[in-house]
Amino acid sequence: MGRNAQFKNEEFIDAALKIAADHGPAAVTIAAVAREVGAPVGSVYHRFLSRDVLMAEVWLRVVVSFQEAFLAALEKGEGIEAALHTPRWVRQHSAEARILLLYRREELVTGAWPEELKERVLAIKRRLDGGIRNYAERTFGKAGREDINRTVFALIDVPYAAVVRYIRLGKKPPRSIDGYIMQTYFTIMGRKK
Amino acid sequence: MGRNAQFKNEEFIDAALKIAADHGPAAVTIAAVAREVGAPVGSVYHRFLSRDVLMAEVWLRVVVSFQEAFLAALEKGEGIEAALHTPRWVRQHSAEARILLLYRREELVTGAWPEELKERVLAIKRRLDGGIRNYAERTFGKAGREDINRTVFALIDVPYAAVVRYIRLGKKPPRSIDGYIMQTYFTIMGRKK
DNA sequence: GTTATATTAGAATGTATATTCTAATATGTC
DNA sequence: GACATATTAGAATATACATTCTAATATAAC
Repeated sequence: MGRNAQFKNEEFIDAALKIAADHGPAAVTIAAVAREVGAPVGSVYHRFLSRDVLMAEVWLRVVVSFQEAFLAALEKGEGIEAALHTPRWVRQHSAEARILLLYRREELVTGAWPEELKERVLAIKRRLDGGIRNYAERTFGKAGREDINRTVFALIDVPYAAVVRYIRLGKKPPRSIDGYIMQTYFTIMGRKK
Repeated sequence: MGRNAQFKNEEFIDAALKIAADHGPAAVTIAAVAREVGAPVGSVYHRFLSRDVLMAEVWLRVVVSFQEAFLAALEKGEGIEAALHTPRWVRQHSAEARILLLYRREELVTGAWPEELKERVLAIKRRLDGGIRNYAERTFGKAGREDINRTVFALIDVPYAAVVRYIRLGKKPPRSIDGYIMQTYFTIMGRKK
């Protein structure tokens, strides 16, 4: 009952994502989002409790998009594939990559994390932590603090480092960095498998 | 002639730096800086043309502080020392490190870079680029695009990646990362020297 | 066709801050 | 001591947004 919606929630998230990727999170004003969609300001608030909630949805979408394949590789025990997932995903998802790797959560969601979304964020974090810990155990046997640090470094930090410079320039990371990531992976994690 | 100053320009830069490191660049309002120093708002504008100019000074101070020893090591041909400078500097300069590694220039200086400071920024950038290129030439002979990429990766990107996770947590980077940085350096740059 | 209501529309409001302005206050120079 | 002016003081102004509000509109249910 009631009038049919003219826009979909997704459209607003898309618009916010696009604006954030193109001009930075500060450019994501409610008015700008509404303009991009062609909707009135009120329609944004009809769907999202606040700007923070909207931006949180943007963040969640991006993180999930990245983690999906990363964790899948990890769960199959394919560490190299997981490490190389970063440059590959970045090449395929420029806008999302800019958001995930160029900004911090607090730049998108400026206030406290919206209560309704806290659980989803926590679940995502737990899944990533678990995936990493499992992989470290499989690789090193036990998995003490230092084994986990080493795994995070090789699987996340180094691929990020290799890629972020190009994202800043708005360019696709060149193929050569895949080699650096692999070399570093073997150096840090050892050769086995 | 005229009344003696009650505050020094440096005090305002110090205050802005401290606030940015503790609470993020958005917390650096002119009122907050004035409060921190114990000066009136007008005194800030008496010294700095705008918030952007003040923040630019903060940025310049931090960058110079970091680059000094980094370039010195590089010019002496000590690549490992240069690579390890990042974790060492971070341990000694927590506040500066938070600003340099946690935020981007555009988060500090939100508008166009103040005209009067453009030249200083450019000079700094040139000096860093030159130092890197020189070192790549010394190490690889020629120094094509790819040699420079490789050098940047080993000397800057990887040390940054190793360190930034701890900065986010407000912790000092543990000693173990120095080992990762060195291992990666050798893997990427080769063993010689 | 009437009614209830989901949704569109966009104007009005409130707030936070950068910046500007006007007025006091010291201090070096004469 | 009087003057010129660098500096302090802080109130007033302007702007940019997030958020709220009031009013129209279309459609499903009856």
